Order: sequence, then structure tokens, then C-alpha cells
Amino acid sequence: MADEKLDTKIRREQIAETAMQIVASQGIKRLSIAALARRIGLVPSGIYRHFRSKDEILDAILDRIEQRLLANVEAARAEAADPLEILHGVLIRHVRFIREGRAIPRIIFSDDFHDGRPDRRKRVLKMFRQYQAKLVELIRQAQQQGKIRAEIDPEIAALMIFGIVVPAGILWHLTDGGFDVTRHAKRAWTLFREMVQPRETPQINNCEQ
Amino acid sequence: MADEKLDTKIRREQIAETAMQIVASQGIKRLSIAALARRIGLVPSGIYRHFRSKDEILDAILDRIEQRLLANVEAARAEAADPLEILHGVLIRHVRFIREGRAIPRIIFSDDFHDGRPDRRKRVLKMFRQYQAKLVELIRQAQQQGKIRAEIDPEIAALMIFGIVVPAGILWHLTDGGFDVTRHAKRAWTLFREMVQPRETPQINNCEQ
DNA sequence: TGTACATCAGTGAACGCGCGTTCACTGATGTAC
DNA sequence: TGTACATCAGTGAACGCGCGTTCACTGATGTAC
Repeated sequence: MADEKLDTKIRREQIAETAMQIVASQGIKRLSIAALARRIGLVPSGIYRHFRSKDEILDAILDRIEQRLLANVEAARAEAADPLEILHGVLIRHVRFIREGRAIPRIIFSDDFHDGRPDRRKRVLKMFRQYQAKLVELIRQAQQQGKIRAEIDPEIAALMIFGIVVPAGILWHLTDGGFDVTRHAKRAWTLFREMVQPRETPQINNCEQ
Repeated sequence: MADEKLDTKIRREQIAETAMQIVASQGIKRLSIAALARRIGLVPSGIYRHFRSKDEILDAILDRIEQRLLANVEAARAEAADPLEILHGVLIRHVRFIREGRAIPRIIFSDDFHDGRPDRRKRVLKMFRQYQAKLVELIRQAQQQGKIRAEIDPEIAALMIFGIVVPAGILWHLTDGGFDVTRHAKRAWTLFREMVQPRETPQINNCEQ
């Protein structure tokens, strides 16, 4: 069945990548060892030469998602100097990731993934916080440069950026790709930027502490 | 095993409610006919006197979620006249719903729920759009009354309200109830209101009542 | 350069488990006379 | 008010299916001499 024997290091990569693609396109439920093996060109038991269990494969998928998100931030950083533009770059890349499939929500909300594994929830939380921290940092920089109003809480602003992306992802999912995520992200970003930028008119209003 | 024989109308209610609770607290994967029957005090096969299949039970759960969301909007409407306050009321109730368990994302993103059932995705989408439409309507009203800037796209503003709620729900989930959703919603709402309210007129502080 | 041996990726049959579902049954409840 | 019968909620045993996982095996590849 296998075209050739491959080193376990290569196979691990291949299995993790294929597994993630299956989850992204068909969901965790369709990620069976059999389906995975078939797609790679192995026999089901062959998978166990490279991973000890299905759980280990799920962990590998999470690794890949984490890498991808952090790589997105780095790529956006490399592309621009202005913190607001970097934020925009992150947003664009995140949307691109969403369009490739729905790996993130399908992993994060999957019970197959979390069931009886509180450690995993902690890991996902850590990943989420890490990502959020990077956004917060960028927002703070923008504030120092006077591009975002100083009185806005960076943590909440960061969550609002997720708030642009997540519901868009949901609609992308529900409409099976019919919803124009890119267009939505563009509009929401414009609105967001307009909302957080310093105002020309003198301010008396100061609700936030 | 059963305490007594009950009319199928009562049992259907009981089964749907219990099923939704199991999903909300333990996830769809733990929703087995056996677990469901145990919790009600029936034998597994007894469930089939009242529902033709597990799928039919999942549909019943979706019905309940839909009812709940629409009821939330109605309750908020009954409580206030000002559209912005009604929106706030909807938000508060949504957060309360989140705190009761994570039924919504666990249903919406579950592969067990959608797998091979494109009709269901359409139904969830319809429900989502319906809910969104109600928010859009409230935002339009607020715009007509000069409480939200006219040039803001109501659809996007509505999605941003989801954007307050959804990431909060994710964090609530990941921290296992540790994240203070109520506090976040309050802050995000303040920020949102401040962002969308008209600017030109010099503002007298008018934050929270 | 050739030989012998160890390593290790890939195979196929078999397992055990959980789960949704079926079915013939029992016995309580409601109803017609 | 009592009797006979139909209805229907609840039972328990059994099924078939999908799936993750194990295990003894094969045969190619790399390595030591």
C-alpha cells in the first residue's frame, strides 16, 4: 500500500499535516485513524509506528495551529513598522487562515478534543492568552504613538479584534464559505480603527478608568 | 426503574431539557442515550417511546436554544423603551445564558451535530440571522433617535456585539468559569457605546445609569 | 566491495468497547359498555 | 359501579457497526566488519 518506506520524522510531519487538513475540512469526527491512513497511503496500524495514540496526533494538530498563529504575527511584524498596520496585517492573516478551513473552532470547541483532558484546555487557554498578549502589546505601542486613544483598555480592545474575527468565522462556517469574510473584516477593521483613533473634538466624556 | 408512567408530551419536554443540560455541562460527546436515560430514570430503550432517534433529540435541543434567544430579546424589549438599553438588556441576558453552560458553541461547532446534515447548518444560520436582524433593528432605531452615529453600518455593529459576547464565551469555556464574563461584557459594552455614539456635539458625561 | 546482522517502517488479522437502535414482552391506565 | 379490552409507557436482551489499538509478521534499509 505504501509507495515507499519513509523516515518516521517525515511521516510524523505528514500525518500531523494531513490530520489537520481533515479536521479543517471535515471536522474532528471524520478524523479517524482509518481515514487518516487511507489519505496518506498507509494501512491504519501503520500510523502507530509514528504516533503512540490518536491523542498524540490531536496534540500535534494543536502544535501546528499554535505555530501558525504565532507565525502570522511575526510575518505581519516583518511587513510593517506602524503598530496599527501590523494589527491589520495580523487580522488579514487570521482571516486567510479561517478561509483555509475551520480548524481552530473545530479543535477548540470539540468535546472529542477536551473530554477528560483538562490539561488541554489549559494549553489552549495559554495559546489564546499568548496571542492576545501580542495584540495587547501592539495596541499599547499604538497608544504610545498617539494612534489609539490612551484611555482605551488594551485588553478589551484586543478582545474586540477577536470579536471581528470570530463571528465572521462562525458565519463563514454556517454559510459554507458563502459569507464574505474578507469584506467583513475590511469593514469591521475600518470601523474599529475609526472608533479607537483619537478624536478631534475636545473630550469631556471620560467613562473608562 | 421509572418512578411512574408519564405522558409522552411530558417526557418529551423532560428529555429535551435534560439533553440540553448534558450538552451544556458536559458536551455533545457525553450525550449518549444511556446517560440521558439514566439521568431521567428510564432504561435506554425507553427513550425511543418518545423520540424516534437521537437526531430528533438534537433537533429538540436546537429548538430550545432558539426559543431561549428569542425570549431574551422579548424580555429585554419588555423591560426598556430606549433601543440602546434594550440592546444592553439583550447582551446581559446572553451573558447569563453563557454562564449557565456552553450549549450554543457546543451545538453550533459540533461535528456530531452537523455531520452529514446540511439542513441543520441552514437552520442554525437562519437562527443566527434572525437574532442578528433583531439587533440590527434596534441599532437602526437608535440611529433614528440620534443615539448611534448614522454612518455606522448596522449589520457590522450587530456583529460587533456578537464580538463582545463570543470571545468572552470562549474564555469562559477555556478557564472553566474562571473568566469574569459579566465584568468583561460590562466594560466592552461601555466601550462599544462610547465608540458608536455621536461625536460632534460636545458631550456631557452620560455613561452608566 | 561484499557479507551478516540489527533496525525499523509497513502489513493484515483480530480484539474489545461504546453506542444507537430493535423487538417481543409486561403491566399500568384510560375507555366503552 | 363493575367488567373487558385497547392503548401505550417502560423493560431487558440482543444486534451490528465503527473505531482505536495490539501483535506477530515481513521485507527493505542502514551499518559494522
